[in-house]
Amino acid sequence: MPDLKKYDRILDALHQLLEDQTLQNISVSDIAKKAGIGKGSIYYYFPSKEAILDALIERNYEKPLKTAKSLAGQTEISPFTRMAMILQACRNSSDAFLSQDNTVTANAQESAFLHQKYMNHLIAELKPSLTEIIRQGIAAGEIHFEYPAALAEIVLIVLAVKLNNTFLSATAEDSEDTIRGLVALLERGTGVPEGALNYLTLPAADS
Amino acid sequence: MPDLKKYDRILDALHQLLEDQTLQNISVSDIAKKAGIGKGSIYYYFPSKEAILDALIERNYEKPLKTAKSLAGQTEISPFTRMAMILQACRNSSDAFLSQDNTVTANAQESAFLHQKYMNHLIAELKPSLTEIIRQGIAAGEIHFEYPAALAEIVLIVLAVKLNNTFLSATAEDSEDTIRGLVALLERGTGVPEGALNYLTLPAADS
DNA sequence: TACAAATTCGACCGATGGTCGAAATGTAGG
DNA sequence: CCTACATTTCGACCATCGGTCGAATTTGTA
Repeated sequence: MPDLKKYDRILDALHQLLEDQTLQNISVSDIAKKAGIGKGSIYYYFPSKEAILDALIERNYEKPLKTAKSLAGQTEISPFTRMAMILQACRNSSDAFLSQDNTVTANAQESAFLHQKYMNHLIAELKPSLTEIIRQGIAAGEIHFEYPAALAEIVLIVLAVKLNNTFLSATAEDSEDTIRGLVALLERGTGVPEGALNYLTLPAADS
Repeated sequence: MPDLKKYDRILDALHQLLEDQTLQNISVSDIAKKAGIGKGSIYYYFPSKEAILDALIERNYEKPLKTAKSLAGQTEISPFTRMAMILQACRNSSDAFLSQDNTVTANAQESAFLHQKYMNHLIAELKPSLTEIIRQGIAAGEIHFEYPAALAEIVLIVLAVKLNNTFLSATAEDSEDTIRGLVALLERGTGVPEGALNYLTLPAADS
């Protein structure tokens, strides 16, 4: 990794440190040391410590977000498949980013803040695409529901919250139960054929 | 207010300070000064600054939480009415606690953290009661759905997220649209008579 | 080579969360 | 009332942090 621009080295350093520490326990000097640069240089690229986190989040979402947006236009694929792809992308990226060990220590409290930002960004960016896809499903007569935007938001909110075990602490079974409930509610509430949303209940995805 | 125990004076001080400042901008010394005690004494009652916030949140939720829990046992009241009461209590208490001016300054970032904690606590504590109520509704044949716990959680998550304008930034109309969508989804997905959940769409409640 | 712009750096600053031990206060019993 | 002990109070103090700054170095360029 010799030629990476400093900017990205800083992001990498934070990402790495975040894997076993709370943001509050990571000092700017730590980041600088890990990135192999002076502390002052950090502030040449970022206005504040928080800005580094923001940039990291944005960088991590760049790819799934682009996928999602391009998906909205691919009308030849079935709406369900496209929804599945968006949600899996979201799930994968959040898994990769938030893979902290999270023993039941006190740090869970603070890392919640990180998750929250993550989630906020994700929902805001993904909602338009998902809404559009749902709208197309409605137009095609495959989904029966008159609030496409609301439906997109509900799905995203519940998924985003439940996909983070740190947001609400819950067992895996409990989380799955909620997702199953959401699927059942969706199927019955929107006239979608039973089983069409099953991909949501799958625990994980291959790459 | 001469006889308040120090513990509560500290909580009061933080609550007061929180009305026009970010948590990060409030120093422990500030809290001590506002409470009229020495800084060292703070750490006699609380192990850390964050612990003060936790205690404050818990104290603020004490009342609505008790209401909710006692409601679960009142089987003579209709499940819908009880659900309405729980959700209104939740809505009111969050309004009261989070009534910051929230000009679009940078503090929004940090106050999000507070909201998140609030929400986390609320959902975790309210879910059992709401689940029980829904379960009773199912037993009574008024609700048709086989995942009572999941349903409770979905409703609480969406409401908690959407009731905070700071969590996801959204216009009031947008929020209402989502709630309306949730209601429609609920009604269709659970066989509840149309209109039975209308109280959810009401913008505010009297006291 | 000369010179300016961009970049790097760590000493430095003010302020913070938290510690500590000495003082103050309470509370017994003799 | 005094002594002995535990509880409570306090602010000076400490380590550390996020962020600034200007001097030093590198890079671009003509």
